[in-house]
Amino acid sequence: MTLLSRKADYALLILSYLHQNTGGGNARTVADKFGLSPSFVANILKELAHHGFVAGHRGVKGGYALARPADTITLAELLESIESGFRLTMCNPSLPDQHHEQCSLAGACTLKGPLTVVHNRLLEVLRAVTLAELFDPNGSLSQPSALLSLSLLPATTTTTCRSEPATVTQA
Amino acid sequence: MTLLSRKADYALLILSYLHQNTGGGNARTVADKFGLSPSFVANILKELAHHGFVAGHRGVKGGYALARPADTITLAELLESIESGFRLTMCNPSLPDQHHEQCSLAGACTLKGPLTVVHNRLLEVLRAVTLAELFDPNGSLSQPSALLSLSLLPATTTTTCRSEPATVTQA
DNA sequence: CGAAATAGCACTTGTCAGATACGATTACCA
DNA sequence: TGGTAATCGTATCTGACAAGTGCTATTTCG
Repeated sequence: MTLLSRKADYALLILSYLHQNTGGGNARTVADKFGLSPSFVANILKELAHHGFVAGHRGVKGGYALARPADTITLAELLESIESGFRLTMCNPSLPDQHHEQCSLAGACTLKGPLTVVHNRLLEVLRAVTLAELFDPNGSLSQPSALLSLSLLPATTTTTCRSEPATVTQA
Repeated sequence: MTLLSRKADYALLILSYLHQNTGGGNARTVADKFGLSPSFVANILKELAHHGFVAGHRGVKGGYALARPADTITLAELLESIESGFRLTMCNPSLPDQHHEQCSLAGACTLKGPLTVVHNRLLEVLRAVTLAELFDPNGSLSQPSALLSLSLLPATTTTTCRSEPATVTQA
């Protein structure tokens, strides 16, 4: 289970680029920078523009730039836009009827309330993180030591996200 | 974006049934109860048994029962088993190489650290919820009002990660 | 021995993310 | 005023994986 789709992942990457290069950039520049397909990057930028996160300017010297300061955009907001809403379970709204009916179990599903609470807790975490924090190499999110020491009790998989230069073919 | 797959969703439902009926039950009984396909329920139970959450007993009077008390199982543990691990982004381990290479960006991806912090925060939330709490109709998770009012603060570095037994009981 | 249940595979189906392509539109510049 | 380069909008294809089904082996009880 992956929380961020690759699209959202790349969206973050692209936004961080636009954040650092205040002059902005066009799709091809960004694609080149990250070694991605220009069409793919263009698509993500289009979607970001459609949701008002970046502003696109057409024409020869056109390109994209952040439409809002990064510290006014929360991770929750971005995900709710890029992904189609953040749901915990399927049995919320707008579902094909048969599933809804199965889940509601004649209205006796005792899980909905508690799961909604959990959902809101997760949302809080995402709401508490702005893109500015995420992009700031000296921000509170970049000194995980204190937080990690708190959270690494039974220590599951992830821990570190392989920040090494990646043993891939590269050279 | 849906956090719980339908399988995980039904797994919770089935576990809650086994939690309430301490005598346990067989796949067909559970399927009948929830109006699901017996094969489907059997499959989920098999997987739950494989991960040690329920114990299966074969034979004519066989069936399934919880193998561990519900208050020793956290939502995080269940999800990590049922779903294939809980990741925030794709750029962790075990990826097709080309994606990995793209993500590593010659090792200059500044997002990894901060995203790992966010990931751990989310994990904290899931770790703080036990199945017993989730299944208890009178538990703290069934009175969302107080919790919501608590958690709606900007909460940047406060966090402190609710590692407490969710005793945030509305005072 | 036979019925009933789990255990373990193998398989089909359906959906959606991932990714691409192309025409329309807009803006700059000569 | 026409050409070029860029975004915009949409339509489409594809592959991976979740969702769901079925069958056979094994175990247990009567």
